[in-house]
Amino acid sequence: MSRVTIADVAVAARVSKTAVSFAFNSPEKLGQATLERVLGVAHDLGYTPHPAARALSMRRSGTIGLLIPQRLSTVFANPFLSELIQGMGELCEEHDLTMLLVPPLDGSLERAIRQASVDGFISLGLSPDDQALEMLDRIGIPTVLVDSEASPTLPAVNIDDATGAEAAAQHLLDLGHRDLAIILLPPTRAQVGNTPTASRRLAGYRAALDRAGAPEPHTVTAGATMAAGARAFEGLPRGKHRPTGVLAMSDMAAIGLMAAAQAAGLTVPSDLSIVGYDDLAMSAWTNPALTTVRQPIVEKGRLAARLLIQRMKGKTVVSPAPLATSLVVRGSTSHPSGFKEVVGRSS
Amino acid sequence: MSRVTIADVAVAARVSKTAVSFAFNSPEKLGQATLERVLGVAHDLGYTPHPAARALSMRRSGTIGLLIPQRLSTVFANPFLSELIQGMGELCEEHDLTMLLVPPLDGSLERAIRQASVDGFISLGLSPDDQALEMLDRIGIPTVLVDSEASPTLPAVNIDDATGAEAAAQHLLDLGHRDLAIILLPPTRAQVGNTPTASRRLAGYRAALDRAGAPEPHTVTAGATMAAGARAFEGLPRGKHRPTGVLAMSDMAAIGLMAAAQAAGLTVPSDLSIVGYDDLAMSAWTNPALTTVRQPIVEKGRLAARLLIQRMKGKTVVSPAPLATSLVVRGSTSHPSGFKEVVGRSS
DNA sequence: CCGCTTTACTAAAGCGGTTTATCTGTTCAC
DNA sequence: GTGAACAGATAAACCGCTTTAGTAAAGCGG
Repeated sequence: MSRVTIADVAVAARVSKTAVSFAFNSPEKLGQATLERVLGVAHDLGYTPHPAARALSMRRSGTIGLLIPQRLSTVFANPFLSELIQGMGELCEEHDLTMLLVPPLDGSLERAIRQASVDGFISLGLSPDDQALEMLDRIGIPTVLVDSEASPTLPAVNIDDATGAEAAAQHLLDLGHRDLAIILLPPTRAQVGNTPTASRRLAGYRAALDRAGAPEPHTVTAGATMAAGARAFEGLPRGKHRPTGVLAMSDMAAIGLMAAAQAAGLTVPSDLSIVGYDDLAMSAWTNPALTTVRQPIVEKGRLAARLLIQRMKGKTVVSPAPLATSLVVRGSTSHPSGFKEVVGRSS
Repeated sequence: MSRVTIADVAVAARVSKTAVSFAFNSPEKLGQATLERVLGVAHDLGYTPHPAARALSMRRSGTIGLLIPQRLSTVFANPFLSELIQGMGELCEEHDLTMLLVPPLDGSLERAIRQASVDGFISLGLSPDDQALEMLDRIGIPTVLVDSEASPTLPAVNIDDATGAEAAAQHLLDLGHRDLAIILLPPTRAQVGNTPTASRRLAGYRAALDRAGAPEPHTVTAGATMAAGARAFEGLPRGKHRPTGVLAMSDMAAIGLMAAAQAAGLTVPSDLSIVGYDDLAMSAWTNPALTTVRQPIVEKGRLAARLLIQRMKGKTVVSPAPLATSLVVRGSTSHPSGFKEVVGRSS
């Protein structure tokens, strides 16, 4: 007893396969009586069109792929992805699309791309030199990049990473911090360098530090999870060389680091000020609440999906302007301990 | 210039389509020289097998579907799903599977199920009377239920909802609370009643309350988001009828409610004690940290995926025993204000 | 040098739909 | 009464791949 096919229905309803197909897809092409009979028989038999067969013949699967350069089990530890999906989800609903999560297959994104039966891709945080990018436009499937770099052929949705980072660094400098540490994002895929996002944020931090003539910051690399953030704390210099302020490239690392610092007996923010990046929903709920750079994540997802859908309709789209970022000051930053406010102390 | 097909490669390499197919799928069936030539040509032409065609012919898509009874844009607001996906993701990676998110299409899960080209489904929080369930085993696609009720044909992965809920209620009672409110989970789909999960948790709460002879609790319904939790706070009785303790069926609602309470000038836990349910990662980070019922979400996802994969391999699987839940006491609960500890006050 | 197995490769039949081109009858204008 | 138009239905081609059954040539023991 295998699957009920269109042929079974056709036989049972004493019509051609064509008629059955019409009954579902263009009912107006059938006579009233036939239509009802076919639909009835189909229902009785429990017929349901085979999705892959449909996709093959219609050249459309009704699915968009979310290309994720990391393992599913780790990337979802960061609510960033959830919020992005919320935005994309709104557009998917509007257009009756489902979403396929496409992480690397055996470490290879290219392989994963091949396997995925989708009408378009939204790709996350891919470096411009990633092999996967080349594959994407070689097979000519509509694609929109997010947190990447616009290529000549592929539009990209980005935020103004540098400006936000600069504001974050400036904030700590304004508070009187001099000895800073930067928590870098790791490359998302082994063989490539820093993600474009990480590079741009770093440039922003550095711009502010250089302008202020601040000493060279310490750097530690940590993935966007609380555990990684906690490990990053261990990697900071101890004793008198301990930085008084930390600039993290992700809220999750910032929160994890904050926890580790507190567990080590430090008080945040007086002993250690921390600034995150993203402004996840949860960042307003930590103790103390996290000072961070806000980016409109949900909106970013919406925008990317909107662009992709346009592309899938054949329209050509161009990369929109980077979305604005802004510093949100909360409780995790303050003057360093022992700091004396000096009016007009500049220069 | 349309897509490069297997036929194009065959012609260019002066072999049959079969040979090309073999080159990719059973290289050992080809001679050394031919194999290399075919692979070379395929690469030069940028050939990549059409996934839908492959799926049709092989009767396997390499994808499992996650059936979600809510809109994508709302369900991802709850980190519960993220954690579940982390668990499922581990198994997906192991078995080279991708994951399709399948929310209702135009409000209809059945339609969504039809469209989805997957090898199996994991379905979330479906009521036993949901039409979608019937559709699932009519089309005979391997399925595992999560947070549902085992049907004769479909195995289900559940947690011990009632025991956890009972412990939560008992905890508040032990602290001396009498006037309680329960934040119910809403039905996930319009036409059906409470989710099995909600019913079982409610039963647990009631068991403890009844045993203690506590007065009838207030009830408010709130989705599993912080915003809904905040709204739920507004729905609580004010003044002298205000409950001193709240039992929420989800951490997210609990956290939102806590925020609203604090914003209204109450102190948690002394003015209002709150117990959540789930023990999300973030629940340890709120201020105060949330007392809640822990369930092993990631493990639940892993287990569900493992069972599904077994089913897809043809093995028959039975519903495992419900996973254990346990109360995690943190800072959001305490004696009600004005409570005097009385030794041996029972009876 | 003959039959028999192996090796290397292919033709063709699916997989389960959609769609184009065509084929019947009717109806209708003239 | 006839040709055109049209509604209702269908045969067959097609989508792009896998796989079964089979062929031709080469290898091989006797």
